[in-house]
Amino acid sequence: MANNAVTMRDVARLAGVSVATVSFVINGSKPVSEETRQRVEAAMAQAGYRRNVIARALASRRTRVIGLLYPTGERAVQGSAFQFFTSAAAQAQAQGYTLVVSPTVGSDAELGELTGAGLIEGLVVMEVWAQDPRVDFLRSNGVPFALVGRTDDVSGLAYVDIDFDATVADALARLSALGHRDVLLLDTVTDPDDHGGYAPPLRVRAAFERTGQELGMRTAAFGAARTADAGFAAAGRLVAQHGAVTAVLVHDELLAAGFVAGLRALGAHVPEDVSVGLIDSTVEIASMIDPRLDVWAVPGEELGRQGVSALIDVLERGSVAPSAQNLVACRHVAGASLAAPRAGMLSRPGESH
Amino acid sequence: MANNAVTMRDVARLAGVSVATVSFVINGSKPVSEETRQRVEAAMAQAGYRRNVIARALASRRTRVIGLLYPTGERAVQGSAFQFFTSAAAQAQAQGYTLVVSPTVGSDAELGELTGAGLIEGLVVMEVWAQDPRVDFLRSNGVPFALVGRTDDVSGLAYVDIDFDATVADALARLSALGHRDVLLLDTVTDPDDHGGYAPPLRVRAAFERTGQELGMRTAAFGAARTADAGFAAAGRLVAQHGAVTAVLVHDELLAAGFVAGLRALGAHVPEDVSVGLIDSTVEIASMIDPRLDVWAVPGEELGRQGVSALIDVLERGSVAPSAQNLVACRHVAGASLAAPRAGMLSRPGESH
DNA sequence: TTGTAGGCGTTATCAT
DNA sequence: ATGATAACGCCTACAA
Repeated sequence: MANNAVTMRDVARLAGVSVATVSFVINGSKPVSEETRQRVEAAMAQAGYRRNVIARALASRRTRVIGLLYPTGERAVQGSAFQFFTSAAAQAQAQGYTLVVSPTVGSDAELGELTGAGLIEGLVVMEVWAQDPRVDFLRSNGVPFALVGRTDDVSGLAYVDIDFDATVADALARLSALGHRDVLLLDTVTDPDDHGGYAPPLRVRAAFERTGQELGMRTAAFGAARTADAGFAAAGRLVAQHGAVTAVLVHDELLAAGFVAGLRALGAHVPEDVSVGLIDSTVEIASMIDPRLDVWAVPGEELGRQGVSALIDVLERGSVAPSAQNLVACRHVAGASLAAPRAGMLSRPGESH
Repeated sequence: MANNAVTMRDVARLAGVSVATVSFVINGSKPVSEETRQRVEAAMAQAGYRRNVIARALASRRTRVIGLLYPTGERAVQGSAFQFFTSAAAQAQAQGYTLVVSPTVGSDAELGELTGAGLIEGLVVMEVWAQDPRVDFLRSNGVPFALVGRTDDVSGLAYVDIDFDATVADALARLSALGHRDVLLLDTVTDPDDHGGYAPPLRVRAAFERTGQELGMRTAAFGAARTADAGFAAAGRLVAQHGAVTAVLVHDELLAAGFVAGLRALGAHVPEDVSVGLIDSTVEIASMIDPRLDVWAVPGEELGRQGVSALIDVLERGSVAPSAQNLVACRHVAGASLAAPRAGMLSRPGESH
């Protein structure tokens, strides 16, 4: 099976037909009489024929290969990356495509290299920035693509993204229902005015502030580095500067872990003294934190699947379908980190318990 | 740049030479006079020529595409998966190859499908079992491959794997140096007699027992499900059944997180009452646990890089190089979870502190 | 050193 | 309904 290539010619000869006919039955591209079809299929089976995708690609000018473009090192833990890759590859396979992965910094030169080689028909782009140069490049070079995530200007683009608005709204609604009025967002936004950066933190923060207001909550947000240590330190700042806060939403797994540890070190209990929720992560990660955090889990499989199929839509219809813009909310998975507030406990950490 | 294919013919015409000459300068396959080379290169640059990898593959019978084969859902968190994929893809790219990913259950039919299509020249196989049917299939079908991990019988195989012996030896040596004599391994081995299963837990356990003996330690091991809850429960069992144990090595991140939480719930402190080490995981994951665990970190990048280059070696030399069998030890990264033992504390959890 | 020409295995057009 | 037969874009003996 390594290099003993059985070709269409062999099959044709064996079935006593022409290669064209064999091609017709394989692709269903032309009607073939039932009888010859059977002969051809028998011959294929007998000879162990496998169609050569390279030759097919060359002749048909369709490689049926798509690329998954992701920048390296954007996120630290990436608990959902594995399932994302898996579902994307599986979806591609299910639709007759092959998925190649390319980690890249995304320079124009690199992208040109990748798309110019003729292997890849289109790209699924991950880790999208609010203003993303890769999108500009692909667009102006006529390379088909779909985003997992989205830029600020999404007109005419195919994408799937997390529905941050719905996710944050659900989180805040739950907190509100529990009686929380003072909530804080701990995220990784370093410069709130950099509107061109990595989009998710920006969208979450915006949604947090807007929805918080709508629900009549007092909101505050602060950004920190994406490390457990920073989360630990944030707990101290919380107690010092936001003593009235009774619930905290964290938009990063390392921050969340460190934050909970920091609270513990301060003698504050979760969820009795402070409720803590983890946004945009995974159930497994949430289960690693003590107490197990309530989490709004990334719909990783869904994103992978939909990103790929959106791209294939573009490829096969030649244009972006109106339905090619989808948002999927994170799904809440209960943990043990949310409870009704006991106002003021934080300001007297020594006395609680 | 999308479909305006500039071909070698165009370049040849522009440079006033034949297509063969153009091919020669591109591939260096034949000597070309300095002068014509310059003309050709100028023409290529001017025309914006990019060689078509599909046509090249068809004509040369070398696609320069390799596959990364991994079964779905084997491991829960896979903190190292991302960097692994990244380094594998980067290495492939650096050597002029493209990496396609295929999640698969690994049935013979699926593998035949994958390797028979003519796209993929060889495979890097991950998540290898001690006795792995995929290896048998690939071997008997003459498909070039390299393992990340290894089977029991590795004769004639190209592989990179974690050096579990060295890793465990280092861990136990450190514990021994701290004064620990009673150590326990908490892992995911469910059936110690199933020697054909997922290899790493089996190898670690074997190394643990052997090296422990050599160091004159009393060792015990028990397996649990790969969840934080199981880890939590394990802490209870530890106290009940292994009161003399002063140090625990955990070979799973979820188990480790739950285990530490379980200890805390029992009033046992890490590392004062019990030292805890995490084997075969990542620094980021270790940093999520409170206290931050000492970890023996998977050399994920190294494995990805070496796995790919081992495969490419096989592809380009036509045989497995003698140097194609490599073991890489996990590297210890200090945390705050290892200390000298205070024997017996565990048996009086209520009294400690 | 350079050119000619026959594939590589399919697809797809144009006849029949 | 089937069959010849050019492409597809590049590689590579074989010639010159």
